[in-house]
Amino acid sequence: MGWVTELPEGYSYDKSQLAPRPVAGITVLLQALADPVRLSLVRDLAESTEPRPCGTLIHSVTKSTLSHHFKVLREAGIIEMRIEGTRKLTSLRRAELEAACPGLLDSVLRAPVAEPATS
Amino acid sequence: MGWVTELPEGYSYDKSQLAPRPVAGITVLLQALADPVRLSLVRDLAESTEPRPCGTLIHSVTKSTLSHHFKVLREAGIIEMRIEGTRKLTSLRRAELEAACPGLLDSVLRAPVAEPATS
DNA sequence: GCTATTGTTTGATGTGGATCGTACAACAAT
DNA sequence: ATTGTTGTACGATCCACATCAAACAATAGC
Repeated sequence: MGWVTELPEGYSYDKSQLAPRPVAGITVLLQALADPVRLSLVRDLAESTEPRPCGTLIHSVTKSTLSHHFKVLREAGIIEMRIEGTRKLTSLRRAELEAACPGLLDSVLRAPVAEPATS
Repeated sequence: MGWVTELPEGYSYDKSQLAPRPVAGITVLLQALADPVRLSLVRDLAESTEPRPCGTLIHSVTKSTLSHHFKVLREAGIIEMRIEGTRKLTSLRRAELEAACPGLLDSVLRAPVAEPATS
């Protein structure tokens, strides 16, 4: 085979990550959105109607960190992913979010990006 | 005097805490609301039209912890306090919040309280 | 087969924050 | 003044999490 036969004892992909989770409760939702990197990801996803591969979304953090943030957003039910070849296309779950917490995503997206000077 | 004359070298109240801060940026706002204790405080404040003294709001944490949470909410511009005798009356800054981030508070308050089963 | 690409997992590290106990501040009332 | 009440500041502890590097997974293409 092309890849390692001997697994390092408990190392494997979590295949259940592709099944979209139900949208989490309000606390988990807010926690997921309260990180600047994740909020930036959500903003970028909201701007384009088509799903986008993970790598095209941000460049300020390592890809492993990025993967971590995607996992948090997935488990909160905010995004979902679809495999396409070696890529995974990410998209916002706008309808489900709106059903679970009406107005939240819109108000967050409408808010100005930069902090209004902490002076 | 009734209290200690010798201050422990750099111990004093932060009197600027009473001047209401401008409402913070979206990230700070979300971080402030993303804690279950603080969210509970905000919900309680939203239910009563009159400002309420701190001690009447929650009993699941120590008063020092409670004071910490109030500080976070104050610095985010979410609440303001007014002295009344030995008490401090706390109130939500609904109008300022609505101006800074329209719809956010409403959507958060409308969301169901309990998490929908993390099964 | 090999190599490249894309994302995930693990482990390690550092930092922020939630919590508490204790001491203090500020005021009220006796 | 002393005592009681209400909230704040400080110090310590503990835990969650954001970050990274390195190894791996899974597919595509040569």
